[in-house]
Amino acid sequence: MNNLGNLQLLRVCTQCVLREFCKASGKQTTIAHDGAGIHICRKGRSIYHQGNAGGQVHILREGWAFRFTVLPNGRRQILEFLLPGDPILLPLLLVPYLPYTVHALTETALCTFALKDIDREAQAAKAILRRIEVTCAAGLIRNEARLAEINQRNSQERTAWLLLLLFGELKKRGYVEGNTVPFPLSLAHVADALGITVTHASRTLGSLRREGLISLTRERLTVHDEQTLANVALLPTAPPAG
Amino acid sequence: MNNLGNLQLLRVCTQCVLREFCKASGKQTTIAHDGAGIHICRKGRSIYHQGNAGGQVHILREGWAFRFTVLPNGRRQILEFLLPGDPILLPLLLVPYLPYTVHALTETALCTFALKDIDREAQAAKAILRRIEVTCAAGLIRNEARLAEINQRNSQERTAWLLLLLFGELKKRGYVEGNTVPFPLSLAHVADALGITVTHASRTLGSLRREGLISLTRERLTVHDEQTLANVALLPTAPPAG
DNA sequence: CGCTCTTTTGACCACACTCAACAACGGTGG
DNA sequence: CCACCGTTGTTGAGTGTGGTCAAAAGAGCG
Repeated sequence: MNNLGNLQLLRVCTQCVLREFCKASGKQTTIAHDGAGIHICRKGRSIYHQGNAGGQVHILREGWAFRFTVLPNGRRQILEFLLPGDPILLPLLLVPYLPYTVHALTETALCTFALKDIDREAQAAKAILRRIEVTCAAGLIRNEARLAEINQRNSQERTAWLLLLLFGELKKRGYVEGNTVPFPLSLAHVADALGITVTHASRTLGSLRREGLISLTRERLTVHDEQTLANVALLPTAPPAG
Repeated sequence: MNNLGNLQLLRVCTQCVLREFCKASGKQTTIAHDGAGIHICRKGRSIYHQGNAGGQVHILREGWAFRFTVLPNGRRQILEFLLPGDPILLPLLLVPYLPYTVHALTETALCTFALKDIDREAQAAKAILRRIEVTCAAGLIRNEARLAEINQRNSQERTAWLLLLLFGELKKRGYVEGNTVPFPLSLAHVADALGITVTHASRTLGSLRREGLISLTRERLTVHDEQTLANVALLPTAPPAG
């Protein structure tokens, strides 16, 4: 599992959407959550199953997770990868069950909050609940835009786009060392997130490697040329002169 | 424009998420909204532009609209078609601006509500605001699932899927006569919603026609064999015996 | 009665899928 | 310590779905 420095842990907690409901919230300036509402979830285990009446929401503290649906034709569509600091199942505060399943991609640490606790305390803290709903809506809107973008790109563009997306998110969260970030995804994860086959994902990544844009070894992604990769991904970063 | 019977108009209004904020809400049992907050929007006109700080939300009363983004490569991705009764821009109650544009697809009638009116009155009606937020979240979650499904289907499956989706929604809303519903989409709309080209959309629809599953003339869609069409669309309706 | 926009159809091509074999890696047990 | 096995990743050959380009017919409109 990835080991966070104290600094990152602290930042995750002080910026957490659910911070007011944290059992250790009195000690927010120190990292004092140990044991209080924290659960460890092993790699590959299910955090939530599609359609269940879930009783709790989480904040992903350490490790990676992802949410996905399985379509009638048996193919898995990964909707989103979840990184440290991300809320998990937040929409359960608004609707009774969700149409996707969440799995741990690596071993994860989860800060867990019972829905009923939040509901009870939220009576006295409408403003906080509102802020949580805003976060929830913003996340859904953002992700809708992401899924839409995939549809209009070929596999090379999709792959570059995914790598840059994750690279950027990890950078924001302080996980970048040089140009390298942790990268626990298998080819199957990449393929199912992009809607291509494992075989083709391998080819596409191979091509990006051969062009010198990235290095991708087990567990580690290095982006050598972020600008060119952004061009390949058809991202509007630094608009190319027409 | 499509002409609703009194019954449908009434139903739309009594079930409206924003009904309490309607200026004519005192007369809810009759259709008495004429002029009060209702705007007509001509075919092709913009209802909201991506990124703007919109000051109002709407309920689509009559006609069709759609929301979309234009990607850096110039292609348009239609995110959702909006039918009579659908809220438009509801997430503006939670976030300041949205990453998509909304256009009228036919001439439309919109019930328009100023955000500031809702904000003011909502102070005294938290429960109502909550209900609206729930509707908003449910819509986003549903649409995320829809977009994800598209990714994993071929063009034939996608097309059948879109036709059935719209057919079902229109049926729910009482627009079906026999097996026929109004259908104002051009090939370009279908193509941009499904992420295929206009040329190929034409071929795919032609193939569905030739197989006798649908008739599609300008403005009118008839579904002759809903069950077979559902099979083509890979929908889990009436699970085929293994 | 032209003009434009939409739809259809054809020919050609390439991107991505299928099927298959094989290499690399890690874990397990003899 | 090595042989064995399952998982994951890589590569190749052949195929087909869907894109591109182009032309022409049809529909709407001034």
